[in-house]
Amino acid sequence: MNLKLDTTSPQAIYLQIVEQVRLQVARGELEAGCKLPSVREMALTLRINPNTVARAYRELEHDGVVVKQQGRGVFVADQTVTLPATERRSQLNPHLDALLVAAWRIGVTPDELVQQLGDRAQEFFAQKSPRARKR
Amino acid sequence: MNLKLDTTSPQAIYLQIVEQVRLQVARGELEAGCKLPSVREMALTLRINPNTVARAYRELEHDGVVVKQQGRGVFVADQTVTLPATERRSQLNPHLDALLVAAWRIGVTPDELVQQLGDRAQEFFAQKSPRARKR
Amino acid sequence: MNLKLDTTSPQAIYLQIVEQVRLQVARGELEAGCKLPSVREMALTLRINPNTVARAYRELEHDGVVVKQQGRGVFVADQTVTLPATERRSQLNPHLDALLVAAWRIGVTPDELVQQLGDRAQEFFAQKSPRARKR
Amino acid sequence: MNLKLDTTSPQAIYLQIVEQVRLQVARGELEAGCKLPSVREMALTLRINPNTVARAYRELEHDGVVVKQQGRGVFVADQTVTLPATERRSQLNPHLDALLVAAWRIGVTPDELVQQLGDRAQEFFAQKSPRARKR
DNA sequence: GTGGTCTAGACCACA
DNA sequence: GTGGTCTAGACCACC
Repeated sequence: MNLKLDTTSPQAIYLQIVEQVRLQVARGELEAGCKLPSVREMALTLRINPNTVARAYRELEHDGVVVKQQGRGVFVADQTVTLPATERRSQLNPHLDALLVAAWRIGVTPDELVQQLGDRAQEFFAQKSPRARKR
Repeated sequence: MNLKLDTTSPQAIYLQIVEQVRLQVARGELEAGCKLPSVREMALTLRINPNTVARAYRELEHDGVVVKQQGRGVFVADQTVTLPATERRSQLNPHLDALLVAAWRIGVTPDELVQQLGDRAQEFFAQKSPRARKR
Repeated sequence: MNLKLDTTSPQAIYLQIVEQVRLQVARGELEAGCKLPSVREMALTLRINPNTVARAYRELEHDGVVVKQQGRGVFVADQTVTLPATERRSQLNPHLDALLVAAWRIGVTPDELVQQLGDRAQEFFAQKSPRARKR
Repeated sequence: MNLKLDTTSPQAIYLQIVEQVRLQVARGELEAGCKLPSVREMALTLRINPNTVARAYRELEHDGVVVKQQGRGVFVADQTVTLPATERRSQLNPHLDALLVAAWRIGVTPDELVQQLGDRAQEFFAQKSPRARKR
């Protein structure tokens, strides 16, 4: 799995797990059907409280990123979301605004920002598995 | 001032204030030197506790967004930040990654995302005051 | 921890805490990673309101002196600061001036002052932990 | 008089006045017997509230830096303070400690600090009036 | 158990 | 009038 936690971060540990799992799923490093470590196992390897892992998995399941199967374990779900285009756009706008403000505060122009996003997107999908491109 | 609070949001009220003031300063709707409502005044209009407003103002001052003057009030600070380009870029990367993941999850491709960011940036600086463009 | 508060002082209680913790960290009496009393615990022992302690800890975290970990407690942060020499000097000048004036007012000559600072510095780092000298 | 106020500073305006007057007296720029501007006059030139000036003068008088003479004005007092040496030393210690902590935090060693204080003291008494050296 | 937020209301210092 | 501090006590999220 290869998760990196920063216990000093203001971000809650369970959220760090959620985010990193999401990222790995997004990049195709974790494919649909893939089994994740059990709560106890991950808690041991990360040296954190099992409750914290359970909380992360709960969140991920609620978001449809993983599926729990009683007695078998936790698996990466099939990622098939299709929202109407307009809704997709409007969902992202708050994030875009936050980004624009953050950029503005440190003197990055919108043009530079768009440029950098393009670059980053390419790096981001410098894919492990070709699946990541298909979407 | 026109702030909108969502008391049902998981985000703390004082943070909602911080974010919205920051946004308005970034867009140039609030210019440097502009006086903000007093702690008590904003508390009354938003129907929240003065301490909560004070907390928001404290954070904003601390970030250099506003300046408090004893007995006079709270004012928008001169916004002048210039970091080296490399640092500017690296500071933004985490935000960009989060955005890419969020987009990917709801089925927005990187290309669409870049496109949408461009659009949003234009709207964003559909300037109230020409100052907002200068930076 | 051994903190001494003076409730008659014009200096705010939370600032007294901030200052004393900083001092103890500087002297190496509190080492990096060291756990501080919880908010409630310190509030009880100092017989002050927990909010006041929380405020002090917030400032200290914000200054990078301590790190808070949700549900675990407050810990002394790794202290690693390195500013360019010129900036270091200029940052200190206001303090030096204030000191010179204070000394002058009570009839201490600059020479005596320099002497006394040297003595005090030695006492100051009469190290508990050798770490305090390394910096 | 040549006072410079920073209304954005967290330091109260009246304290800025107090400090600068003290400094000028210490440096010998203002000699004993010298008349200071009246409350109204200073308030006008600095464009601040007369109450603020009055407050500063009250503080200065209380400290024995100036003397008010009803109907005549405010004058620089004769600066003759002589405390026993031990008390002089102990009065300064808190200031010295604060300085040492501040220095330590930004990576200045005690030796460098002593050095810098010596330099600063020389500059400081690069005297206007020879009187400043006599003490 | 830990810290985080919010409220209510008091008192003080500053302009 | 302004903001600053402190208290008391509630409720929540995290580990």
